Amino acid sequence: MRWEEIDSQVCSMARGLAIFGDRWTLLIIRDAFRRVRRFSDFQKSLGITKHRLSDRLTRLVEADILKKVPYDNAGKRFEYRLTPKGLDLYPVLMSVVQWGDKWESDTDGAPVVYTHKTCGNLMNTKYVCDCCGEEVKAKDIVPEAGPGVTKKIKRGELHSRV
Amino acid sequence: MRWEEIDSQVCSMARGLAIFGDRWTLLIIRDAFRRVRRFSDFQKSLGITKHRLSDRLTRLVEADILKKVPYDNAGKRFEYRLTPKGLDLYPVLMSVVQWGDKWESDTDGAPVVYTHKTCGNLMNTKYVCDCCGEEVKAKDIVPEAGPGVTKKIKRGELHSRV
DNA sequence: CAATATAGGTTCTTTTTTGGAACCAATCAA
DNA sequence: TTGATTGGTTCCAAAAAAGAACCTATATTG
Repeated sequence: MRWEEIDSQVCSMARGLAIFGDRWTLLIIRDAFRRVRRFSDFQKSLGITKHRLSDRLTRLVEADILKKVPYDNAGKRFEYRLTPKGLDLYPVLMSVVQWGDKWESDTDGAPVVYTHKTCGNLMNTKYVCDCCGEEVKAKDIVPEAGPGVTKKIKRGELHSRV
Repeated sequence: MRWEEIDSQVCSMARGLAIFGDRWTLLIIRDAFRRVRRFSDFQKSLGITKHRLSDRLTRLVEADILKKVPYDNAGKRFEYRLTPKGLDLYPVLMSVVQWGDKWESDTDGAPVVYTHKTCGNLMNTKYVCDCCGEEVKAKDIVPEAGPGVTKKIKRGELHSRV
Protein backbone atom coordinates (compact mmCIF):
# COMPACT_ATOMS: atom_id res chain seq x y z
CA MET A 1 0.00 0.00 0.00
CA ARG A 2 1.16 3.49 -0.75
CA TRP A 3 1.26 5.86 2.15
CA GLU A 4 -1.16 8.27 0.49
CA GLU A 5 -3.80 5.57 0.54
CA ILE A 6 -3.42 5.06 4.24
CA ASP A 7 -6.30 7.36 5.13
CA SER A 8 -8.67 5.16 3.18
CA GLN A 9 -8.60 2.82 6.15
CA VAL A 10 -11.67 3.11 8.31
CA CYS A 11 -9.50 3.91 11.30
CA SER A 12 -9.19 7.17 13.14
CA MET A 13 -5.54 6.59 13.78
CA ALA A 14 -4.74 6.03 10.16
CA ARG A 15 -6.70 9.15 9.26
CA GLY A 16 -4.93 11.20 11.87
CA LEU A 17 -1.52 9.92 10.90
CA ALA A 18 -2.24 10.62 7.26
CA ILE A 19 -2.26 14.28 8.29
CA PHE A 20 0.45 14.58 10.92
CA GLY A 21 2.16 11.18 10.94
CA ASP A 22 5.14 12.16 8.86
CA ARG A 23 8.50 13.45 9.86
CA TRP A 24 8.13 17.13 10.53
CA THR A 25 4.49 17.92 10.93
CA LEU A 26 4.08 17.29 14.65
CA LEU A 27 7.20 19.31 15.39
CA ILE A 28 5.73 22.21 13.45
CA ILE A 29 2.56 21.91 15.49
CA ARG A 30 4.63 21.74 18.66
CA ASP A 31 6.22 25.04 17.69
CA ALA A 32 2.82 26.52 16.93
CA PHE A 33 1.81 25.74 20.52
CA ARG A 34 4.96 27.53 21.63
CA ARG A 35 3.66 30.58 19.77
CA VAL A 36 5.98 30.27 16.82
CA ARG A 37 3.98 31.82 14.00
CA ARG A 38 6.11 33.02 11.14
CA PHE A 39 7.73 31.16 8.35
CA SER A 40 11.24 32.22 9.21
CA ASP A 41 10.77 31.48 12.90
CA PHE A 42 9.60 27.95 12.18
CA GLN A 43 12.60 27.53 9.98
CA LYS A 44 15.06 28.77 12.58
CA SER A 45 13.49 26.68 15.28
CA LEU A 46 13.34 23.45 13.32
CA GLY A 47 16.23 23.59 10.92
CA ILE A 48 13.91 22.27 8.25
CA THR A 49 14.47 23.29 4.64
CA LYS A 50 12.26 26.05 3.29
CA HIS A 51 10.86 23.80 0.64
CA ARG A 52 9.71 21.23 3.13
CA LEU A 53 8.38 23.81 5.53
CA SER A 54 6.41 25.50 2.80
CA ASP A 55 4.89 22.20 1.79
CA ARG A 56 4.00 21.20 5.35
CA LEU A 57 2.46 24.54 6.22
CA THR A 58 0.32 24.44 3.10
CA ARG A 59 -0.90 20.99 3.99
CA LEU A 60 -1.68 21.97 7.56
CA VAL A 61 -3.69 24.93 6.31
CA GLU A 62 -5.55 22.65 3.91
CA ALA A 63 -6.26 20.27 6.77
CA ASP A 64 -7.65 23.21 8.79
CA ILE A 65 -5.10 22.73 11.55
CA LEU A 66 -3.38 26.04 10.92
CA LYS A 67 -4.85 29.18 9.45
CA LYS A 68 -3.09 32.05 7.73
CA VAL A 69 -3.56 35.47 9.31
CA PRO A 70 -2.15 38.51 7.52
CA TYR A 71 0.05 40.69 9.68
CA ASP A 72 1.47 43.37 7.43
CA ASN A 73 -0.29 46.42 6.05
CA ALA A 74 -0.30 45.15 2.51
CA GLY A 75 -1.88 41.92 3.70
CA LYS A 76 0.66 39.82 1.86
CA ARG A 77 2.54 38.31 4.75
CA PHE A 78 0.98 35.78 6.97
CA GLU A 79 1.26 34.23 10.36
CA TYR A 80 0.27 30.65 10.90
CA ARG A 81 -1.98 30.08 13.86
CA LEU A 82 -3.65 27.04 15.30
CA THR A 83 -7.33 26.61 14.57
CA PRO A 84 -9.67 24.92 17.07
CA LYS A 85 -8.99 21.66 15.26
CA GLY A 86 -5.29 22.28 15.70
CA LEU A 87 -5.61 23.30 19.35
CA ASP A 88 -7.38 20.03 19.91
CA LEU A 89 -4.14 18.22 19.16
CA TYR A 90 -2.77 19.26 22.53
CA PRO A 91 -3.39 15.86 24.14
CA VAL A 92 -1.53 14.18 21.31
CA LEU A 93 1.51 16.35 21.89
CA MET A 94 1.37 16.07 25.65
CA SER A 95 1.08 12.31 25.56
CA VAL A 96 4.17 12.12 23.36
CA VAL A 97 6.01 14.49 25.69
CA GLN A 98 5.05 12.54 28.80
CA TRP A 99 6.20 9.33 27.22
CA GLY A 100 9.47 10.92 26.16
CA ASP A 101 9.99 12.40 29.62
CA LYS A 102 9.55 8.99 31.15
CA TRP A 103 11.46 6.81 28.72
CA GLU A 104 13.86 8.97 26.76
CA SER A 105 15.14 11.59 29.20
CA ASP A 106 18.82 11.53 29.87
CA THR A 107 19.97 11.28 33.47
CA ASP A 108 19.48 14.99 34.03
CA GLY A 109 15.71 14.62 33.90
CA ALA A 110 12.90 16.12 31.83
CA PRO A 111 13.83 19.02 29.54
CA VAL A 112 10.67 20.90 30.34
CA VAL A 113 8.35 20.88 33.33
CA TYR A 114 4.78 22.09 33.32
CA THR A 115 2.99 24.12 35.91
CA HIS A 116 -0.78 23.88 35.98
CA LYS A 117 -2.14 27.40 36.58
CA THR A 118 -5.44 26.04 37.82
CA CYS A 119 -3.98 24.23 40.79
CA GLY A 120 -0.54 25.79 40.97
CA ASN A 121 1.33 22.49 40.97
CA LEU A 122 3.89 20.95 38.72
CA MET A 123 1.82 18.80 36.48
CA ASN A 124 1.90 15.34 35.12
CA THR A 125 -0.96 14.39 32.89
CA LYS A 126 -3.11 11.35 33.17
CA TYR A 127 -5.45 9.76 30.71
CA VAL A 128 -8.77 8.94 32.29
CA CYS A 129 -12.19 7.61 31.37
CA ASP A 130 -14.55 10.57 31.16
CA CYS A 131 -17.26 8.50 32.80
CA CYS A 132 -15.67 7.09 35.92
CA GLY A 133 -12.50 9.17 36.02
CA GLU A 134 -10.28 6.13 36.40
CA GLU A 135 -6.95 6.01 34.64
CA VAL A 136 -7.17 4.26 31.30
CA LYS A 137 -5.23 1.01 30.89
CA ALA A 138 -5.13 -0.88 27.62
CA LYS A 139 -6.28 -4.11 29.25
CA ASP A 140 -9.46 -2.55 30.66
CA ILE A 141 -10.72 -1.44 27.30
CA VAL A 142 -12.81 -3.41 24.87
CA PRO A 143 -12.81 -1.98 21.37
CA GLU A 144 -15.79 -2.79 19.17
CA ALA A 145 -16.94 -1.78 15.72
CA GLY A 146 -18.60 1.62 15.92
CA PRO A 147 -21.19 3.27 13.70
CA GLY A 148 -18.53 4.32 11.19
CA VAL A 149 -18.06 0.62 10.44
CA THR A 150 -21.40 -1.03 11.23
CA LYS A 151 -23.42 1.37 9.09
CA LYS A 152 -21.14 0.70 6.15
CA ILE A 153 -21.50 -3.05 6.61
CA LYS A 154 -25.28 -2.70 6.66
CA ARG A 155 -25.14 -0.82 3.39
CA GLY A 156 -22.84 -3.48 1.97
CA GLU A 157 -19.87 -1.18 1.57
CA LEU A 158 -17.63 -3.16 3.87
CA HIS A 159 -17.46 -6.91 4.12
CA SER A 160 -14.71 -7.81 6.49
CA ARG A 161 -13.30 -6.47 9.66
CA VAL A 162 -11.09 -3.56 8.80
CA MET B 1 18.88 19.52 9.77
CA ARG B 2 18.79 15.90 8.87
CA TRP B 3 15.99 13.91 10.42
CA GLU B 4 18.40 11.53 12.15
CA GLU B 5 19.77 14.43 14.14
CA ILE B 6 16.35 15.38 15.39
CA ASP B 7 16.69 13.47 18.62
CA SER B 8 19.69 15.57 19.56
CA GLN B 9 17.21 18.27 20.52
CA VAL B 10 16.68 18.49 24.25
CA CYS B 11 12.98 17.92 23.76
CA SER B 12 10.96 14.90 24.74
CA MET B 13 8.75 15.26 21.73
CA ALA B 14 11.62 15.29 19.32
CA ARG B 15 13.10 12.25 21.04
CA GLY B 16 9.81 10.40 20.91
CA LEU B 17 9.19 11.28 17.31
CA ALA B 18 12.70 10.19 16.39
CA ILE B 19 11.50 6.70 17.33
CA PHE B 20 7.91 6.53 16.17
CA GLY B 21 7.38 9.74 14.22
CA ASP B 22 7.75 8.25 10.79
CA ARG B 23 5.23 6.88 8.40
CA TRP B 24 4.52 3.36 9.55
CA THR B 25 5.77 2.91 13.04
CA LEU B 26 2.72 4.04 15.00
CA LEU B 27 0.47 1.90 12.83
CA ILE B 28 2.64 -1.10 13.63
CA ILE B 29 2.31 -0.28 17.30
CA ARG B 30 -1.44 0.13 16.88
CA ASP B 31 -1.57 -3.37 15.46
CA ALA B 32 0.55 -4.67 18.32
CA PHE B 33 -2.09 -3.36 20.72
CA ARG B 34 -4.68 -5.22 18.67
CA ARG B 35 -2.70 -8.38 19.38
CA VAL B 36 -1.12 -8.64 15.97
CA ARG B 37 2.16 -10.38 16.66
CA ARG B 38 3.60 -12.11 13.65
CA PHE B 39 5.48 -10.76 10.73
CA SER B 40 3.01 -11.96 8.14
CA ASP B 41 0.03 -10.69 10.12
CA PHE B 42 1.51 -7.23 10.37
CA GLN B 43 2.10 -7.34 6.68
CA LYS B 44 -1.42 -8.40 5.83
CA SER B 45 -2.93 -5.86 8.16
CA LEU B 46 -0.86 -2.92 7.00
CA GLY B 47 -0.07 -3.60 3.37
CA ILE B 48 3.49 -2.47 4.07
CA THR B 49 6.32 -4.01 2.09
CA LYS B 50 8.28 -6.74 3.81
CA HIS B 51 11.45 -4.80 3.54
CA ARG B 52 10.04 -1.81 5.34
CA LEU B 53 8.29 -3.93 7.94
CA SER B 54 11.46 -5.84 8.68
CA ASP B 55 13.34 -2.59 9.13
CA ARG B 56 10.68 -1.03 11.39
CA LEU B 57 10.35 -4.10 13.58
CA THR B 58 14.09 -4.25 14.04
CA ARG B 59 14.16 -0.62 15.09
CA LEU B 60 11.27 -1.06 17.50
CA VAL B 61 13.07 -3.99 19.09
CA GLU B 62 16.24 -1.91 19.36
CA ALA B 63 14.21 0.87 20.98
CA ASP B 64 12.84 -1.65 23.47
CA ILE B 65 9.26 -1.02 22.42
CA LEU B 66 8.75 -4.51 21.03
CA LYS B 67 10.48 -7.69 22.07
CA LYS B 68 10.94 -10.90 20.12
CA VAL B 69 9.47 -14.01 21.68
CA PRO B 70 10.13 -17.37 20.04
CA TYR B 71 7.02 -19.38 19.31
CA ASP B 72 8.11 -22.46 17.39
CA ASN B 73 9.85 -25.56 18.67
CA ALA B 74 13.11 -24.78 16.99
CA GLY B 75 13.08 -21.31 18.52
CA LYS B 76 13.74 -19.67 15.20
CA ARG B 77 10.45 -17.92 14.63
CA PHE B 78 9.42 -14.97 16.66
CA GLU B 79 6.43 -13.02 17.73
CA TYR B 80 6.71 -9.34 18.39
CA ARG B 81 5.16 -8.21 21.63
CA LEU B 82 4.93 -4.90 23.37
CA THR B 83 7.31 -4.27 26.24
CA PRO B 84 6.30 -2.10 29.22
CA LYS B 85 7.85 0.82 27.39
CA GLY B 86 5.70 -0.02 24.38
CA LEU B 87 2.56 -0.52 26.43
CA ASP B 88 3.14 2.92 27.85
CA LEU B 89 2.45 4.35 24.40
CA TYR B 90 -1.23 3.64 24.84
CA PRO B 91 -2.12 7.26 25.69
CA VAL B 92 -0.35 8.42 22.55
CA LEU B 93 -2.43 6.10 20.40
CA MET B 94 -5.66 6.88 22.18
CA SER B 95 -5.16 10.60 21.90
CA VAL B 96 -4.63 10.27 18.16
CA VAL B 97 -7.72 8.09 17.89
CA GLN B 98 -9.87 10.48 19.89
CA TRP B 99 -8.77 13.37 17.75
CA GLY B 100 -9.44 11.41 14.59
CA ASP B 101 -12.86 10.35 15.87
CA LYS B 102 -13.75 13.94 16.51
CA TRP B 103 -12.31 15.63 13.45
CA GLU B 104 -11.86 13.06 10.73
CA SER B 105 -14.80 10.69 11.04
CA ASP B 106 -17.10 10.56 8.07
CA THR B 107 -20.80 11.18 8.64
CA ASP B 108 -21.36 7.62 9.81
CA GLY B 109 -19.48 8.26 13.04
CA ALA B 110 -16.48 6.74 14.77
CA PRO B 111 -15.08 3.50 13.29
CA VAL B 112 -14.48 1.98 16.68
CA VAL B 113 -16.04 2.56 20.07
CA TYR B 114 -14.48 1.64 23.37
CA THR B 115 -16.12 0.09 26.37
CA HIS B 116 -14.44 0.62 29.70
CA LYS B 117 -14.60 -2.68 31.60
CA THR B 118 -14.06 -0.95 34.91
CA CYS B 119 -17.24 1.11 34.74
CA GLY B 120 -19.10 -0.66 31.96
CA ASN B 121 -19.70 2.45 29.90
CA LEU B 122 -18.77 3.51 26.43
CA MET B 123 -15.67 5.51 26.99
CA ASN B 124 -14.25 8.75 25.87
CA THR B 125 -10.89 9.62 27.27
CA LYS B 126 -9.93 12.84 28.91
CA TYR B 127 -6.55 14.31 29.63
CA VAL B 128 -6.33 15.55 33.18
CA CYS B 129 -3.82 17.01 35.62
CA ASP B 130 -2.81 14.23 37.99
CA CYS B 131 -2.82 16.69 40.85
CA CYS B 132 -6.20 18.37 40.67
CA GLY B 133 -7.92 16.08 38.19
CA GLU B 134 -9.04 18.95 36.01
CA GLU B 135 -8.99 18.59 32.25
CA VAL B 136 -5.82 19.93 30.74
CA LYS B 137 -6.10 22.94 28.44
CA ALA B 138 -3.10 24.40 26.64
CA LYS B 139 -3.75 27.88 27.99
CA ASP B 140 -3.66 26.76 31.63
CA ILE B 141 -0.21 25.33 31.37
CA VAL B 142 3.07 27.14 31.88
CA PRO B 143 6.04 25.27 30.47
CA GLU B 144 9.42 26.03 32.01
CA ALA B 145 12.92 24.68 31.61
CA GLY B 146 13.25 21.48 33.59
CA PRO B 147 16.30 19.78 35.09
CA GLY B 148 17.20 18.22 31.71
CA VAL B 149 17.91 21.74 30.51
CA THR B 150 18.90 23.72 33.60
CA LYS B 151 21.53 21.23 34.71
CA LYS B 152 23.12 21.35 31.28
CA ILE B 153 23.16 25.14 31.32
CA LYS B 154 24.84 25.12 34.73
CA ARG B 155 27.51 22.82 33.36
CA GLY B 156 27.90 25.11 30.36
CA GLU B 157 26.71 22.55 27.85
CA LEU B 158 23.78 24.61 26.64
CA HIS B 159 23.76 28.33 26.15
CA SER B 160 20.47 29.33 24.64
CA ARG B 161 16.88 28.32 24.95
CA VAL B 162 16.39 25.12 23.04
C1' DC C 1 14.91 58.51 -2.84
C1' DA C 2 18.11 54.71 -3.81
C1' DA C 3 20.32 50.82 -1.78
C1' DT C 4 20.12 47.09 1.18
C1' DA C 5 18.01 43.74 4.05
C1' DT C 6 14.42 40.62 5.14
C1' DA C 7 10.32 37.54 4.60
C1' DG C 8 8.50 34.13 2.20
C1' DG C 9 8.90 31.61 -0.95
C1' DT C 10 10.36 28.54 -5.82
C1' DT C 11 13.68 25.91 -8.64
C1' DC C 12 17.34 22.84 -9.30
C1' DT C 13 20.42 18.94 -8.24
C1' DT C 14 21.95 15.26 -5.21
C1' DT C 15 21.06 11.94 -1.65
C1' DT C 16 17.92 9.04 1.06
C1' DT C 17 13.97 6.63 1.68
C1' DT C 18 10.24 4.00 -0.20
C1' DG C 19 7.64 0.66 -3.02
C1' DG C 20 7.43 -3.45 -5.72
C1' DA C 21 8.89 -7.58 -7.29
C1' DA C 22 11.72 -11.53 -7.22
C1' DC C 23 14.28 -14.65 -4.68
C1' DC C 24 15.71 -17.73 -0.77
C1' DA C 25 16.35 -20.79 3.35
C1' DA C 26 14.13 -22.95 7.15
C1' DT C 27 10.07 -24.96 8.96
C1' DC C 28 5.46 -27.05 8.87
C1' DA C 29 1.48 -29.75 7.25
C1' DA C 30 -0.43 -33.32 4.21
C1' DT D 1 8.54 -35.99 0.26
C1' DT D 2 6.44 -32.34 -1.65
C1' DG D 3 4.51 -28.24 -1.55
C1' DA D 4 3.04 -24.31 1.22
C1' DT D 5 4.10 -20.96 4.70
C1' DT D 6 7.02 -17.96 7.48
C1' DG D 7 10.26 -14.60 7.80
C1' DG D 8 13.05 -12.65 5.73
C1' DT D 9 16.99 -10.42 1.88
C1' DT D 10 18.38 -8.44 -2.62
C1' DC D 11 17.79 -5.60 -6.47
C1' DC D 12 15.87 -1.84 -9.07
C1' DA D 13 12.78 2.08 -10.05
C1' DA D 14 10.15 5.81 -8.14
C1' DA D 15 9.20 9.20 -4.70
C1' DA D 16 10.53 12.27 -1.09
C1' DA D 17 13.86 14.96 1.40
C1' DA D 18 18.19 17.84 1.91
C1' DG D 19 20.96 21.65 0.44
C1' DA D 20 21.97 25.39 -2.20
C1' DA D 21 20.90 29.01 -5.38
C1' DC D 22 17.68 32.09 -6.96
C1' DC D 23 13.57 35.28 -7.03
C1' DT D 24 10.04 38.85 -5.83
C1' DA D 25 7.77 42.06 -2.86
C1' DT D 26 7.87 44.58 1.14
C1' DA D 27 10.53 47.08 5.01
C1' DT D 28 14.45 49.55 6.61
C1' DT D 29 18.52 52.47 6.34
C1' DG D 30 21.42 56.14 4.90
